[in-house]
This record gives sequence, structure tokens and C-alpha cells, in this order.
Amino acid sequence: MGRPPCCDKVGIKKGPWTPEEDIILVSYIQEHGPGYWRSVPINTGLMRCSKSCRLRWTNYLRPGIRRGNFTPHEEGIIVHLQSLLGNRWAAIASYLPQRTDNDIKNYWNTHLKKKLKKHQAIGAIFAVPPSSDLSTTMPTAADHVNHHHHLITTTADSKDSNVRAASSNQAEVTQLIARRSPFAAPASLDADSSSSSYASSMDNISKLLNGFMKTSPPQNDAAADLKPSTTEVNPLLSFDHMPAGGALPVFADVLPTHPVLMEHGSYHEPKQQQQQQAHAPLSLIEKWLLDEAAEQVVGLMDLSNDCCSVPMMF
DNA sequence: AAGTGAGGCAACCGCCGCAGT
DNA sequence: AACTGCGGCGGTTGCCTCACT
Repeated sequence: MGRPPCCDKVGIKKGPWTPEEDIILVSYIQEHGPGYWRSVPINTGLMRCSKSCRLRWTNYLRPGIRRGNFTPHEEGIIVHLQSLLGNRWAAIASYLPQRTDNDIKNYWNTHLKKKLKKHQAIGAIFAVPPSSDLSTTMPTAADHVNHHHHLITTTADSKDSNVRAASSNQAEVTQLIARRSPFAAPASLDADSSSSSYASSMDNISKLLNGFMKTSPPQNDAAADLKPSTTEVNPLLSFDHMPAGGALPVFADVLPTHPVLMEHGSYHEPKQQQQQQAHAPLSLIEKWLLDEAAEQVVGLMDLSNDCCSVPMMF
């Protein structure tokens, strides 16, 4: 038979977490750092499974995560990585360190799948014949190669310069992704629709965490002597570095700093990752950017009316 | 105003891989 | 080599909210 549950089901509380439980959990992690989840319910008195504690922390309470309000840029990344990696949400999330795998998974299941379906249906009806002359509306492959070379060069720059360049490049990148994304919606609409719904439900936790983040030691210190969590936040990606309006920073900032699936299919630990960034091989994102240029040659992309084809394979 | 259905999200479940013994 | 415990991951579910009638 299968292994018994990690927690005794008797006396284990289930269901939504209360603010009181959140405070207890956050306080404990503030003191001890994330990890050793087995001991968390024991030491805190929380009537919760250790897994539940870990999930609550990683998906909800962890500082630095963004919730809702997915930008077209992020949508593009998610859709493309999903086509590359499949439903490996943790790997996809490693490219969007401010997003949790659960959030991405939910967003995919509730939003993106529908959008793709819709656009595929439209694409089937209005498919552009291969012979159509799109050259006047589509960027050339060379344009994209140059564009991507610029972005990748930016990736290799120093972190400081990345931050400085963020405001200019971010708009550029977002525009690029938005153009190639079949569901690029007006950013203002996306932002308005989802942020408000989150804000109301997150008020209590936000207040709680505001106090926590002010008093907590730096993430690295807190977790330095503990087993690293794969979803820890890169300090560079904290909200301090976020451009106004919540848009994503440049690709350099979303490149993974944590265990991540590289193109050969193996995972790299954070330290290895950091070392590799000095002489960074092509990451999936970078490969994607280059591949996309190749895709242009084949004419898979439709950038002319944003509706007639889906660049992903399913 | 009340009922109903759909959509969205938080959280649970169960499997897997890895490390330790 | 086999077993055990733990954390991580992806699939799924159940509840809540909101729009519509």
C-alpha cells in the first residue's frame, strides 16, 4: 500500500488559513527561517500539516511575491515556456521568481488555456495563407535577431546596469512580448481587473507582512544555514527594483537564480547558477529569443493583427 | 432581492526524487 | 541494497465571489 500521510490526519486542521495562523507562521519563519517544515507545526502549535505550512509560506506569505495582474510580458513567457517545458510549473516559475508555481498554474488553467483555445479557433478560421505578403507589417528576422541580441547583451551586463536599464528596456521587452503574444490585451485593462480583486482579499496579510518585512533580516541571512527553498526570492527582484506600475524588469532580472531547468534538462543549484552567470550559457529564455527569430523565417508568427495564429505548438 | 451558474483561487492529495540510515 | 522520512511538484478539488437572470 502507499505510504501513510505525512501528517496524522487526526486533529489536523484543513481549509483556509486564518490571519492568526498566518501571524504565527510568519513569526516562526522570521525567527528560524524557512525550512525544516516538519518541525514547524510542532514548534508553533499550529494544527497544520507541515506541507500545508510550507505551501502557505511559499504560495502566499513569502515576501516578494507578486499576485495577480499578470502582464502580457509574463503571459508571453509563460505560454512559451509551457510550450517548451510542458506543465513543469516549478521550472516555469523559476523564470518568474516573483510568481509562484501555483499562481502560474492557476493562471494557465483559468486564463491562458482559454485564450489559446480562442485564438486557435480564430486562427483556424482566419489563417493567413503562407503566400501572404506580411513583410510590410512583420519585423524581419534580422530585426528580431538584432533586437534579441540587444536583450541578451543586456542580460550579460552587470546587475547595476540592469537596474538602470530596466525602465527603458522593460518597455521594449514588454512591447516585444506583447506583440508576439496572441492575447496581448491593453495593460491597463489587465491591471485594473485583477489587482483590485486581490487587494481586497490581501489587506490583512499585507499589513501583517509589512511589519514582517521591515523587521526581518535579509532573506539570505535568515535562510543561510538552512536548506535552500527553491522558491526563495532573489533580492534583486524585490519590489524595490520593480518599475512603477508593477511591470516586470528586463529579462536579466527574470533569469533564474535558483534551481532551474536548463536546456539540457538538468537542474542547477543556485550557487552553480551564480557561477554560470559569469559565463552564462544560453538559457531557455535566451534560446527562445534566438529561436523566435528563426520562427519568423518560417512565418509562424502573425504580428499584423494579433489574432490569426498562435505561435505555440500544442 | 433572491437564486443560479460560472469563474477564479487557495489549498489538499498523492506521487516522486533525494538524502540519510 | 533496502528502507524511511522529508521536501517538492503537478493534478485536482472545493469554496468563495461575482455577474447575470
